[in-house]
Amino acid sequence: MGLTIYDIAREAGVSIATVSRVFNNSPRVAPHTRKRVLEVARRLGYQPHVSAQSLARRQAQTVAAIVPMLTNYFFVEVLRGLQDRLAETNFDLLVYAAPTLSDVDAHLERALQRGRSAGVMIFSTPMSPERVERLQRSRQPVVLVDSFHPDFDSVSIDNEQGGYLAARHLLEHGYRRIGLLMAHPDSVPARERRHGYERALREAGLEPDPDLIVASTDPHNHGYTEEGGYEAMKQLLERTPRPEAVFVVSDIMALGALRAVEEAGLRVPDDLGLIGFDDLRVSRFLGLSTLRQPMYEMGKLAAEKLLRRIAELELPVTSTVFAPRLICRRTCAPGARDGQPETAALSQNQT
Amino acid sequence: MGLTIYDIAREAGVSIATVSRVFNNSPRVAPHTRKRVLEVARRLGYQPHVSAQSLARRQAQTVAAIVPMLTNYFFVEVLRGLQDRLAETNFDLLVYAAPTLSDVDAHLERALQRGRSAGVMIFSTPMSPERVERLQRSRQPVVLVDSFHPDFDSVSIDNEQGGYLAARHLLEHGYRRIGLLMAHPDSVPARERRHGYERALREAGLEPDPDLIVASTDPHNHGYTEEGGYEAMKQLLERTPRPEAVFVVSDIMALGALRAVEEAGLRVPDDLGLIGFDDLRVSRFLGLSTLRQPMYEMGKLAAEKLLRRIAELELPVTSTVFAPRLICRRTCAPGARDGQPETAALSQNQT
DNA sequence: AATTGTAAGCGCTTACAATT
DNA sequence: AATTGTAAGCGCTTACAATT
Repeated sequence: MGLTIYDIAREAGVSIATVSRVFNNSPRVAPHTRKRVLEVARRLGYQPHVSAQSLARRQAQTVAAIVPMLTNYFFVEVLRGLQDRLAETNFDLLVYAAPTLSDVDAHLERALQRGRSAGVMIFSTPMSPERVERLQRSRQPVVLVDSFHPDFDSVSIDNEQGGYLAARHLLEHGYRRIGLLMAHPDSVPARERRHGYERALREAGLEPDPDLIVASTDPHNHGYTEEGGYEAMKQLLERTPRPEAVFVVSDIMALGALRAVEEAGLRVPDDLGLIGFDDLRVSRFLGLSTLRQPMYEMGKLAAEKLLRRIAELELPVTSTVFAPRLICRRTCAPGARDGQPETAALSQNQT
Repeated sequence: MGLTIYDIAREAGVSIATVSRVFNNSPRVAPHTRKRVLEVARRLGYQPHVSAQSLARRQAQTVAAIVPMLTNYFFVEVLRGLQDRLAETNFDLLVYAAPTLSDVDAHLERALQRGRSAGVMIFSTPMSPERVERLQRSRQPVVLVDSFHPDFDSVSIDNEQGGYLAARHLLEHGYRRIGLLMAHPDSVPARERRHGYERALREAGLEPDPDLIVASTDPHNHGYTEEGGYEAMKQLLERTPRPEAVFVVSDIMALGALRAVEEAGLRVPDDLGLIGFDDLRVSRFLGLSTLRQPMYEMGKLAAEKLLRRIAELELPVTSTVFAPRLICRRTCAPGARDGQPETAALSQNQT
């Protein structure tokens, strides 16, 4: 209760400046003084008051993460990465979990309030000119994750390359007529993935067929939903001739797509090859081939970059691009099985 | 930069006390004064400084949530509930995401530091005497979620009743020889669920058979893992005669259990009925029958209770128990199918 | 040179006094 | 009575001065 630096100073027979120096690991304290102060502090159970420190240091002892909860798995993995890096510091983590992208701005306003945090990390959020302006006006350290803008540090994934790897993987398995399930056409990552897909097809001498590209029309989460994938796949399966394989731009959509395939009485991968993007936890369980984003590492690096910029605001801007990794399971190898035990799932006998 | 209450006061021709009153919605300000101050503040882009407010008000403008990330889904749902309630207040959320239960104490120390937060919520953490003592010494508002102690407000789920409902559901489908897959025997929720299971059996005139109860031996997460469920189910399937149905105390374990059933060449629910506990997102997809915890509501109520106690520390302690809800899918109705479209999954033809 | 102390300042809130 | 202002205080950090 209310134990302050004055109580410790009095009890230890020193000034409050000395107590402060001890707790800030200043070298300008004699060893025996330091020892005495720490002893008294421990005996009385003293802890520095964080709000007072924040005010006096002109720096909050927190950093903020604004994370749209677009997919649970992404969210949790990223958080793990952040947490692990921050645990090594004195910064604690303010989390602004935005249910959808349109909630981001309200949370941003709070996160940017003066004295709230020493810096902010913004995840998977398109950088509109208004947001950029707001961030710059705040004069705060900012790191973007899963998005890009030349004026801010960023950590992202090579979506174009991911789309390329996905399509090429299907091509290598002998599929030729390869469809694409898009999220909302405005989604920047989805568009980049599409470009990679098109590049791979052209490289293989195939012209992308607009008839085999269907976008999710679910208004939620930019179309990244199970329902969106389900509806889009139903449409795609009506094309004649049917596609032999499909690249779905996100695993959550692929779950819905799988259901549509089931209902059409088709078997994966024998009748239709499939590959997703994200590597959700459930993807492993279902044996869904996909491209994994190193989410944990992205979170960790985001924290690292932010800490660096907090320490030194005038650092040059850097952007880091991670390569997605192909995870080959059994939804894209007709007649084959990769044999990984984690790919087993509940047997079904529906048609 | 560094616009303070003094700048606004000067510009508006009032004292800093008046500016402060305006921003604190004090009724003791004349309407025209309020208007002028707000105008000036908006024009200059003034925001109150949160750290300074925290110090002067003797109350941090944050609340802390200590959440072991035992299962992603639980974690994310709870967070949604917290966030939704807190968005209506001026408190922001500090998240301490503990990868395992043993990380909780380190995070607790930080969350309880003076001036850090106005109160803490602790999730799914057994209340050892040491933790209780530490919390009481902090003199901070505390709410427990998914655990219980008579000295603190709490929000939890009726695990005994859940276990009872699970077993009774299996009994009603005609299963008699019903096994139980336990987590680590020390896990309080798992023990309560077991008691419910035993009560249901006895009520049906059956004596629980210790031979049909197998615990997960995975040292991680108190046994609540896919691997733990897999190993335990393998053992259980070796019993003769084999159980006709199994209640698994958590869905994450049920995933592993399903794999073991698959590998044994058995079909669910025809050869073996199964019911879990939690209702993870993947459970819906796999058609796993289970008991759902109202996680979102628990998060929301936890925030509510904490806010109330922050406002009034000497309130009487309350504990709220939520009833789990039976979610009947297709893993426990032999020969039957519940026909919900969301139960579809990837077809498999392994044995 | 090494160590310690004094005092101002961080940006608010609010009790109390003063004014209308 | 309604409105406003003065000044102390929240608990630290740190420049600068003082001491050994």
